[in-house]
Amino acid sequence: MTAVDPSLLDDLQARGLVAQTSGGDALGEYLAGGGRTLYSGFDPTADSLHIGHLVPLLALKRFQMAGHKPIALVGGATGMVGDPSFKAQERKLNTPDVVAGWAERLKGQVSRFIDFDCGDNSAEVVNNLDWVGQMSVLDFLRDVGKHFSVNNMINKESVRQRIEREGEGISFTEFTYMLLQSYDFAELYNRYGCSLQIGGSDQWGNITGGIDLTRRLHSGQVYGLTMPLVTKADGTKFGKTETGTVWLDPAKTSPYAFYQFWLNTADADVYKFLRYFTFLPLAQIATIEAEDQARAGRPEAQRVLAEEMTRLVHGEQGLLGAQRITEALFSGETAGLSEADLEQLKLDGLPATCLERASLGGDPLTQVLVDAGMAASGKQVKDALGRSAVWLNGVALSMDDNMAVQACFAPERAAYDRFFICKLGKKKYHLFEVV
RNA sequence: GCAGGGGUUCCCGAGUGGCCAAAGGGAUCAGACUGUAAAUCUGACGCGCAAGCUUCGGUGGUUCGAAUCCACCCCCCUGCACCA
Repeated sequence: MTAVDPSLLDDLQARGLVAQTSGGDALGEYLAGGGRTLYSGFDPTADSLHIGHLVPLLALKRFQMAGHKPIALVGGATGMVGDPSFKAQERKLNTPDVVAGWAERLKGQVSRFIDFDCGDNSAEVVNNLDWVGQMSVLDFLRDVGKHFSVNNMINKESVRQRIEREGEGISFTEFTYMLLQSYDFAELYNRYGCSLQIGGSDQWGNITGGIDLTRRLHSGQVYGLTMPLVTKADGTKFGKTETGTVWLDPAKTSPYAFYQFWLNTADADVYKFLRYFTFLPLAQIATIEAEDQARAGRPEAQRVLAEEMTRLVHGEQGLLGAQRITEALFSGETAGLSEADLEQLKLDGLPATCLERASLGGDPLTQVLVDAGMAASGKQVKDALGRSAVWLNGVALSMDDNMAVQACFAPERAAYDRFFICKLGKKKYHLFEVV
């Protein structure tokens, strides 16, 4: 039996990772008393997890490192219904095969973060479709539904805005979501002796539902713990960039983009994020913060955060690649890159586009850059051109160059006859290869 | 089904016959400043290099001219009724 770390809850608390717990002090004692089994759910609402999922996912890992057994639940069933918690609008349903495909993807992703071979507290991955899938409506209504009071459900903060808000409503389907998730908890208690559910604070209502249901169905005492939703000091939504969501899948968000995302964390958030997302000891984070404050100029914290997170999600190779690109682009020494370096940039995830020399000139530069994904519209490129914010291999372009694509990409301007590093604004880089 | 209230450009939200590609705010993009920050200031922000083109739930009308008026339809919300 693995010894448990009794200070786990204190550490989570000190990191600011505890929003709510059930049962007051009882949870701390319960966790310190031995290896427990806990779970967190991940619904397949997309083909990849994103960084918002990292908090509960890494929490599973924290519990495992402290000697507890984590279960990652993939919501093949709940994903079919849609969680209404704090959502402003009814969500559109995805087809069963799509959800099933996504569930498989999530299974693979989730599995990389927890250890499946470490003895008693090895992790498990389960899919709630396994027990909800073949359940009959009548069984569900009689065995599960009977234990829920609609009066209570209506009063849940998580669905209140949907019920009260003018212009929106909530379908019975989504309203029932809580019952499904509650049943998951009861079922995992039954199957695995799972006695703790963790999740984001938006899950509190669903978790307490599960606690109640487990007691009613199995007379079991189980616990809940929620973690705060990640917020940013400036009030904007965490986890979004101009290109959209920051995914964990390297095919959707390259390790380079991922690294850059963390590197761009605001000062006001960075120490909090270090506590939330990394496994660095709190004392070390405090030291970093103190040193940053003592020194004028740029803090170190963002770099540490970006390194830790990229290594955690994309591994050492992913991190090295991201750093190679960053170093090359932001040192301003792109001219000194070797041909192999340029090839490597492409492999490391720098956005790249291949152009055919023969077909150059048909489109204005604005269109070429939009097609490459560097800007949302030609207007933006035009604006940038007018402000000398577009650079091609170190040469600033202007509106005059817009119709002269051939000349811009002339062979004599290319690196190694084919490469062009294009920079739009201060941070957006794109590699063009002309053949 | 009936009554009432709604559906405007990414979001919120003005606009009720021409001056409307459509106020204002937010978000976003770019520039200056900087630390690949923050704050601030500036510009852009339906699409198009441009000429120009396409929008205000849908369709069809009235009109020289419609986001704005009329008809029908679709969707949402609130209440009532129906059903039980």
